[in-house]
Amino acid sequence: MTVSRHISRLIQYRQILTKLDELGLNTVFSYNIGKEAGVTAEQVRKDFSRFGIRGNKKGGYHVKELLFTINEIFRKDSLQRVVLVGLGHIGSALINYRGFSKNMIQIVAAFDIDPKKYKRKFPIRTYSTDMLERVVNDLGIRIAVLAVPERAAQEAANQLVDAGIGGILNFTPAVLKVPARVLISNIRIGNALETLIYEINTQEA
Amino acid sequence: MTVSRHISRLIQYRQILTKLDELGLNTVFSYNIGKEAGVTAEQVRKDFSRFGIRGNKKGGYHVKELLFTINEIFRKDSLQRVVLVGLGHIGSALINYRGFSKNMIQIVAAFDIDPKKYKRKFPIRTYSTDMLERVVNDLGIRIAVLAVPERAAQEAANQLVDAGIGGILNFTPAVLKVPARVLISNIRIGNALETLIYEINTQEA
DNA sequence: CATTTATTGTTACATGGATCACATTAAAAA
DNA sequence: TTTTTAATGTGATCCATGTAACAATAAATG
Repeated sequence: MTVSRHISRLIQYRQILTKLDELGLNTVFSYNIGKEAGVTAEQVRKDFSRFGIRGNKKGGYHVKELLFTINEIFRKDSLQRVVLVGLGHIGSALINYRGFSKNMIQIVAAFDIDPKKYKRKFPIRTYSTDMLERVVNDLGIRIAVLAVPERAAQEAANQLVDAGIGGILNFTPAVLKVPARVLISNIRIGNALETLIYEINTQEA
Repeated sequence: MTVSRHISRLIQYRQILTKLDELGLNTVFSYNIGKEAGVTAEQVRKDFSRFGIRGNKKGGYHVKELLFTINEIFRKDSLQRVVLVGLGHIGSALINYRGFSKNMIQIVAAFDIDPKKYKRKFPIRTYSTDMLERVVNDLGIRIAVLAVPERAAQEAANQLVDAGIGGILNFTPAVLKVPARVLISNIRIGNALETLIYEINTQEA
């Protein structure tokens, strides 16, 4: 279940290309993109090559063409709808996260077990977690963002699995046990900060 | 600047061991830890081996001893103090993030350029970003969490670098340009979700 | 038109991390 | 005491990813 780095980079290239396009650039070289993305030019070309993207000898790549192709790879035509489970601090913050809406990703419903939370005013529909399976099914949602307290994580994941979810973006420190068909992507904030602290301390020691 | 996976795993093992300790377990086998962490038993043993941690043939590892050793590796005696830059949705959420306090990490000051934000009531001291260099220096802080809007990210990073910071946990999509001595750890929420969506879509296609 | 140049595209190579296989050994059993 | 067993510890192997080298070639230059 190892995460494919080149996909993540391609998404980053798209983001960079969008900016270049807005700036009015017509063409771009692999080393321009590499510089922006913090990778080598060879890496950029190799990533493109893997997806059959071809440039022009001596002329680089057409920004608009490139964007079009990458967007096709990611099917950027259609809005991707996701649900959010957990309306604590992180969950509430994610509702307003710009990075989602900018990329055709929309949180269409959110859930919490606590009425005080899901009855608060939010810009999207919120429900009791009891409704999870029902709503996810009705809306045909395939992706969930999980931001509940650690102790509630596995139970919530189970409910999502039962509702037929395809993947979970997991903000909890829990290691979720799910069937192999369900993909998990972990964002371990605490772990990332601790790793960073360790590396700084040992580098300076 | 590649992130060391084994450090991140060791931190996870510590978290697991803490729980086992609280449950009153005295000894544990590599495959118990592996199961909890979602890795193989061999991986666990190799990670331990790399740090000189030895177990007992047929008896596994002593939980308390193991915890003590790992905590020593991470110098868990001392509180790690960090600053936060950016009091938007994500930043405000991080102030209350349990995963930090549980692990002896404390956000001791936060900054925002907008008076409406840094004058709001928070459980920690908040300042105008103008004060960043001054406060970071006075408090001797080595680590920053960056959660400003993307367009403000590089400028904030520059200020942190000037203030002598050692590492930045970057929640923005920006690719920060910093001197080699400064470590960056990126948490790309949007990218992670898009990668996940792509993988789900192609898996099902 | 011939030559040079700048850039792409790809093959070959290196590196690191994970998996596998198994030697080692302490405890348990006989 | 000897044998068996259940675990650790690690050398060998595999695999993925990144780096480097370079061949191909279109454009620019003379």
